[in-house]
Amino acid sequence: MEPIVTRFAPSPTGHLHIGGARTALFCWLLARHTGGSFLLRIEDTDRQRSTKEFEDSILEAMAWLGLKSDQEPVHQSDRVDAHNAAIDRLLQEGKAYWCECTPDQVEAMRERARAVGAKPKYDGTCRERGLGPGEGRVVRFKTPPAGDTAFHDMVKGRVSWPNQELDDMILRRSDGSPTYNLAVVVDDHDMGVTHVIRGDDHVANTPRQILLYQALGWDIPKFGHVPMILGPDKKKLSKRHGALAVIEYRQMGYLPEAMINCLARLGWSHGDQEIFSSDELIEAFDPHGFGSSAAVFDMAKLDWLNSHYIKESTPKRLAELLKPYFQRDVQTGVKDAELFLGTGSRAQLAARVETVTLDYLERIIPLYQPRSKTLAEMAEAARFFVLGWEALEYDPKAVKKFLTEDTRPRLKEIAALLRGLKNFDEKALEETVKGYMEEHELSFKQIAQPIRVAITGKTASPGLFETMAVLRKNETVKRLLRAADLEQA
RNA sequence: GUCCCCAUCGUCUAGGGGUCCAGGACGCCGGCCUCUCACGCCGGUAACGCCGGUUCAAAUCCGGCUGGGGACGCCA
Repeated sequence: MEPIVTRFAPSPTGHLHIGGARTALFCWLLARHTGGSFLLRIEDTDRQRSTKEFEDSILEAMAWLGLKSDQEPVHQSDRVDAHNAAIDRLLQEGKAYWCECTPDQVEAMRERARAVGAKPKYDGTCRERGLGPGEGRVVRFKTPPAGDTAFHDMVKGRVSWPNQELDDMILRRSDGSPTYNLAVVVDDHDMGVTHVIRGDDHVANTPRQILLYQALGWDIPKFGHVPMILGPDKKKLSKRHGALAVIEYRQMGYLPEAMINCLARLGWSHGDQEIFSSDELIEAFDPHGFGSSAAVFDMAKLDWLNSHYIKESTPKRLAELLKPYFQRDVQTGVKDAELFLGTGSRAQLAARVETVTLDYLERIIPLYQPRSKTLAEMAEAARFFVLGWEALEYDPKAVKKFLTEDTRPRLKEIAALLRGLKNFDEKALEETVKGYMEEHELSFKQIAQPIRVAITGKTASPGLFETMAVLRKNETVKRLLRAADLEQA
């Protein structure tokens, strides 16, 4: 069997969104699974709306997801000569014709058809007139007037279309440029594409393209139309549904492997398996796993997958990915910044994060791997590790509740004890604090929260001793002492 | 309006005539663990859109209905 060739063909008129990313993933997986190749074609023939920025953005998003194409991307705009050659041949063979109807006239035809409850389409006025080239004329395809065009779809099974529904589509515009359906067929043929996987919104184009393949005498590729991805309201996913561009998910702190895993399970399944590594996907990927109904994109599931992969990842990698979030945090600001009692400020965080080493971040991360859904969330929760003791922010409610007249003196005593420790590790810390409790007949619960508020400024944090160990002795003691002297608001 | 496609828990889905009073996962609820928050573990909640057929037997096959989506460009 010939090797499979798939292709992803985005138009650079916007960022790569969820639906496009999933299509690309499926194409890539089919190629990888079968040992074939995965190609990329930039459909930039709409010069009004296509931009280099969007093209770069799409490429960047695909690189982030690890969907590399096996050859340099093809630009459709570079291929007009090939498109024109095909149109000319169709013209010569009498399979296409010149038409001088104006857009207004065609619109009137459509209106007339609509009025009698028929499909709005071009009525074939110029079809048999034998017109030649001329100013303002377009080239149209002679669609067979009767019969059906059917094909076997990899996800839908048999799909059949009445030719009557298809009007004589324009192949060449009046400005001489080739149109989409023609260009796609010529490009896919020339690129040797054997399997076309694309969104459901392209099904209606398929019979037209098949007719073109037949007219040109070319082999017809296999088609697979994957169902649309819907928003929570079950409507086509759109800007209204929040962040859609794949690169935005990266900014929000999602890991590419989580995104890939999530995308793969939208419209495709493999028994009961939910977690797939890239290699597992390649291994298991089989078009038989395609589902046929539209799917709603569920952020909650992405969160779950992401927290899973955060747990699986290494602190070293996470440290590098995390650092920018502190800096971004600095730029966008934290919503409650003013509510904190401390003198901590964005500027101070900015200054601190520059001095923080990757090594320090690497020690913080294990404490947050079990408790973070995204990197952004992780950075937010770990703020207090980065801010120095003198800039630490305190939650006023926590201070009021736990740093009381009773507890503050104890923090001082504990600070003194900890200062004497020579091994500032979890075990020693626990022994010391527990020893203090026994001596003063206190329960751990009575003293844990005051300590926590003192060293983190908050009521929720990772374990006390692991937190102190990461903070190290000097920083821990300073925080304890500062909290002990805090003025009540 | 015309044509095409789709229809199992709130969501993603398994299921391709009997093994399904429908399984898994996310979410949600409850419990356990526990220094807080999480993690983890245990348990629970919840679905075959409707109506007809075919069959000894239907979530699974057929038809209709309803509902949803998509396409009807000199955009891609």
